[in-house]
Amino acid sequence: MPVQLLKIAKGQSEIPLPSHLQKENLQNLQEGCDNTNRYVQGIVTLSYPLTKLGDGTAFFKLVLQDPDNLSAQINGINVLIYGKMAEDCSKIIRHGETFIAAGFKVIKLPTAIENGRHGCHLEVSEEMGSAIYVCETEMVHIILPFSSGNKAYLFSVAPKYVYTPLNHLKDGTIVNLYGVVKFFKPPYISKGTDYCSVVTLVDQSNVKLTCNLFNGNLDSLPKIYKVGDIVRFHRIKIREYNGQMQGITSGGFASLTFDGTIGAPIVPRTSSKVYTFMDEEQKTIEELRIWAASNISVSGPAAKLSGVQPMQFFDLTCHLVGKAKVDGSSFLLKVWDGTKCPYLTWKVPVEAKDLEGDKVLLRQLKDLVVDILVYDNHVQLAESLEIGSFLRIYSIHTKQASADNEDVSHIEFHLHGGTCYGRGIGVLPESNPDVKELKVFLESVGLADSQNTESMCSTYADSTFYNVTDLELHLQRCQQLSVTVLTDHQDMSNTELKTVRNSTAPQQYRIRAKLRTYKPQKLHQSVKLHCSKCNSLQEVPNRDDFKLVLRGSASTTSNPELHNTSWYESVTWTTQDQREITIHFVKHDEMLPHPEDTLLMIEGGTLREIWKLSKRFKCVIPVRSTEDDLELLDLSAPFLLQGSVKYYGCKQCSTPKPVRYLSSLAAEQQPSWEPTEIAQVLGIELLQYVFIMKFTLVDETGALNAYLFDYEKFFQIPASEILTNNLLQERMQMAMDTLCPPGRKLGDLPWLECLIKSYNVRDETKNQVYYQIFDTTIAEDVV
DNA sequence: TTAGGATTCG
Repeated sequence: MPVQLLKIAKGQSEIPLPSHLQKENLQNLQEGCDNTNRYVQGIVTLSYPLTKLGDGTAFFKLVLQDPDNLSAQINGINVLIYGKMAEDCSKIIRHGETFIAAGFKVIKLPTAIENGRHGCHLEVSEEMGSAIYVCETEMVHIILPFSSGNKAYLFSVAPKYVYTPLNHLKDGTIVNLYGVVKFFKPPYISKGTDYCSVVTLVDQSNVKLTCNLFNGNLDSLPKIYKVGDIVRFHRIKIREYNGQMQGITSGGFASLTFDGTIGAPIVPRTSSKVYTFMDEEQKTIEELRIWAASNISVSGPAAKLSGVQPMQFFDLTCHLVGKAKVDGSSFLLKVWDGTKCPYLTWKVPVEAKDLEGDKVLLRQLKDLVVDILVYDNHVQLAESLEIGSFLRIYSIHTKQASADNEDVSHIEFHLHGGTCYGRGIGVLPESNPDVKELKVFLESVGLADSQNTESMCSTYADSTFYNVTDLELHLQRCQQLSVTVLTDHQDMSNTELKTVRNSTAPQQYRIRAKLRTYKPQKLHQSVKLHCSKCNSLQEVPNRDDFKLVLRGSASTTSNPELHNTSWYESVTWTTQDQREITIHFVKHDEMLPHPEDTLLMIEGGTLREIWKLSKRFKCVIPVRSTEDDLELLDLSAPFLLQGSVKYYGCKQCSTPKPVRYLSSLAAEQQPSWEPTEIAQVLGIELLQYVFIMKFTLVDETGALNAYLFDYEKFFQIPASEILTNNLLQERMQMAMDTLCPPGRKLGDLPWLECLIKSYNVRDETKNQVYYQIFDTTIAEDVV
């Protein structure tokens, strides 16, 4: 038997192998040697799902780590297993187990060593006479890198942890548990001797548990960065408080925190050097992620400085550029997030000698950094922050005010005292995805940041190319809209409106006119759905129409025979109100892609559930079961949701096909899940969102009505997104207010440059000429 | 011990 499972008893050190086999060190492997009677041994630290190669051969890949060479630079080697061996191995291999391969082939990799991986990989198959031995261990302890930088892996037998669901907690017990973070206060200095963090968890039982966590060491508290993170607590004490269960740290408390995003790497955040982590736990996290995706709202009050409004509370991810002592009860943080706040921001006066941070940088970013005044209990923590670090400041309050000597009001940023609503400051590591994104942004505006203050000082002090004006201009270009009006035909000369009206159609003109008025005044009424096949226009269905269709299909139960096919994976559960929901996740290469790339089909969901899923996943298609396939719902409902956009099909021109036709797209190398492509394979004639408006244009010679028929080009706002996006609605309103400022006299209205074309519309009795705006876009510095 | 979620003095 080519794959053998060996059990190692406690204390047994030798692995019983055939005596002719000689051990080869993982570090000494070389291409071209005869390895028929040699074996390598290592610990499985990673394995990939079993797949099939193009010719149908089964293929299984894992990463082996050498436990004996703890300080080795080269750590992992890939082992590629083919054929039946691949199938057998995939069934029994678990992370942390000892893996032995005899009779392997060494292949040198074409590229240099990366990620600390080995310069070779191993190939193993029955055909080449290989043998595999797998030694089962019950539990793995992983020891994280020590301060010396060496990695150590220690294996021993340990008791299995039991995790208690949140609805089974009992007063006076000490338990282990998993949960999704529903609310948290980042660690702050308590009134006692410790740091404190308050964390509210929830799990699939829908029961909440608020935990009060204390530790004198900041690092020992969970590293939670946002709602939706997943935590694992060990040895937390449960008590009853005010009739509810409450968690509190007890001796030996330990925690792991994971990103709650489906598909994100499962890398625990912890300060503890030793922790246990098994495959089953990976599964627990994946399940919690999927559950949380439709049950937890993570849309926090995050904002960029460019998007802040007066009188709001928001979370800011930012770079600490300077800090200063103000007085005993307040402290100043000067931060930047790469964008410019559109309001005049306040500057807190401080003594120059009290201001810490790179002076050159502070001067360069003078009009971009914002002053955040933190109070009371936050002062001590703020004082300890390192310049150059990345922060998330939770629940900053923006206040509009004006000083006595100022004509215009400014905006102030306060982090008030107390910890209500999770108010506080957290330091983010460089590995945090939001920090990575921020760094990319800072770099894009010419600020390669550095954690190292000294190198930052020298970089900026020596820099000559880079000054305030350059940066401001760059930011203006980045953040403001451009200034053009015509997108084509700039060589045409202007025609007066009187001449346009007196000419025969069809023709094209360039005009210079003022917008006296427009319809509809309620801008959302300008959005319609257009079928380019039958040229019909219709109103956008409302949510009640959708609800009705969903309710109609709720009576259809999911057909289990249609679950878990070759191209999708299905999950079913029952909701608290006894509804059954089934989600079919479309796979790619046998795996579930990241949620932002995942198309899913849902049976039995409510409007709210579908809406939540569409925020998280690339595409959501509501379906119902028939006897032999999944099918789309009635076309009064959207057949596809992407983000906040609902896509509809034309009832007249569509011939819906069964959902299995989607599998052709799923099989593509990189499915793009474009609505047009999805519509095409499903036999749907896609309706397009379009703005339809009537502009009354005037110049010195006369007036005319011109229609705007615009998908996206004129406002630079997709018509498809306007109905669900308040910011875009505001932007459109601002644009219209600039084109046609309310309450302004005709003489004070701005000029518009437009291209219009005339066309004839005939009915039985008369011929009428209409005008349509084309190849024109809004001047972008208007918003 | 501390906090026990539930904004805003400055």
